[in-house]
Amino acid sequence: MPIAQRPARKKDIRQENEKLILEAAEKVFAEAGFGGATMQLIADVAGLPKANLHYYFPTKESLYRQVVQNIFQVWLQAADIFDAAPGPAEGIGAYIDAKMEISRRHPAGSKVWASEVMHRAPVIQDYLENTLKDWTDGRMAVIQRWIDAGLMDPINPRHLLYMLWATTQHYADFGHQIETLNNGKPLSDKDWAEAKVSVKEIILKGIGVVPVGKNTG
Amino acid sequence: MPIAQRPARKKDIRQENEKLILEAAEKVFAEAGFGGATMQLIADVAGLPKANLHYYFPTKESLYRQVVQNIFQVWLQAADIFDAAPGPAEGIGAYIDAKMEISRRHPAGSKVWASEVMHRAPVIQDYLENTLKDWTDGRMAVIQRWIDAGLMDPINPRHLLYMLWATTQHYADFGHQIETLNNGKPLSDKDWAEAKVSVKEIILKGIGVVPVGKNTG
DNA sequence: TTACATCCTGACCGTATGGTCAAGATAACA
DNA sequence: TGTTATCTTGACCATACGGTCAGGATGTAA
Repeated sequence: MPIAQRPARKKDIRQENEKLILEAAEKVFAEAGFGGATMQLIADVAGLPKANLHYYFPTKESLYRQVVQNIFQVWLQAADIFDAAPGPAEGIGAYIDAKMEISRRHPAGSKVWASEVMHRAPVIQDYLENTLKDWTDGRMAVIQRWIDAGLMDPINPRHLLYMLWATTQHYADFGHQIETLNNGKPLSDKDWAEAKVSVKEIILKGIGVVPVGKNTG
Repeated sequence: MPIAQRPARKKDIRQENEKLILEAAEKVFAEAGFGGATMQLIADVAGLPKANLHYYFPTKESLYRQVVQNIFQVWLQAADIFDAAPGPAEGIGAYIDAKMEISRRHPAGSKVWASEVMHRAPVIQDYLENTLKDWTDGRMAVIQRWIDAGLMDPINPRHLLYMLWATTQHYADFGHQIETLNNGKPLSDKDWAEAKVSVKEIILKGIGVVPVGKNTG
């Protein structure tokens, strides 16, 4: 016998169903890729009939587009940390922490993004050319300022950014490989802490920055 | 009018067609993913009728499996450099160079590998569990020996390896993003050289190694 | 030249997929 | 309560895909 419920409001229904669908879609797109994912499987994961998906999202591509856009938003949020910092030790250290946390909490999103870019960004090319380009240029300028102020080594800011992205996202995108090499077990809290520390230590030392709290001598 | 040719030998025919198909498949799988790739498109790229593909490779999955295995071989070759080196400056430096070169010359292969791992390695899980696990353990031991000998900082060897993989493969897997941020142009010889130097400088300094030819003071 | 093995390929098949639709159920609102 | 807007869904459709096959073409070896 079904549990008695008071009727949901239409607004709530829409909001909740869209959320259900988007979460299911992110998971399925991440595990199967755009081509391998099926609307039927997404529907099953969301617990809704397939026709209902098409009521909220007219096409598979429109659903996919929404998933990728949401990921991009999360991704950009981690960027704020960069600007609020007085120097590279805090800024880059906190950025690494934030991106590692995203890799841990939203691995599916990271995989969808990676897959999209690997396939030559068919649906978010404009994001790359505008939003991401602007963000990158801005951050490169910040890093260059730090270099000019003598706060870090004169490395190439662009390739430092690539290294930050690559290293942090690797823990999401290649999570299965990492898990396999960890004897098939997911990384523990301790493993994640160790990963964060390792990445920060190597990169910060590599660019001539002494972690916050230590002395430059 | 077709050019007159002397008839090819059967052995050569098989060898050449398999090569044609495998090259086309690597390209198509990289750009569309396993699910998005079609035998018809692979056939078109290879310049052969679709039925001919099924003559040499009975199923799409068997073709895909062969592609992934070939990539894994190339990937493992770069490993030899590690062992031949007397210390981290030469070993890790040369390994970065080799992997960056692979990213430049075989970007499609790297993408197929990344895609396979992201999808939980449905066809090469045994490679991860055995070949890759053994290789990783062996290399971690080498790094630990270098640490014990005081040739580099006592960092976590596992996470150093992940950083090496992530950073170098990023230039292949996210090549489209990098190209977009490079104003839509592919990286030049100079750009690649700059990338290599940047990666080596930051990582080697980050682990307390002075590049070959410089003095430790 | 003959017999055989290998290679080639257009035509075909069953299935799975993205998407549609019409009819009904449910909430909103007058 | 009656009317309208929104939501739900089983059944259906056209297409595209992986894969098959029969029969012909081509190289091999005696």
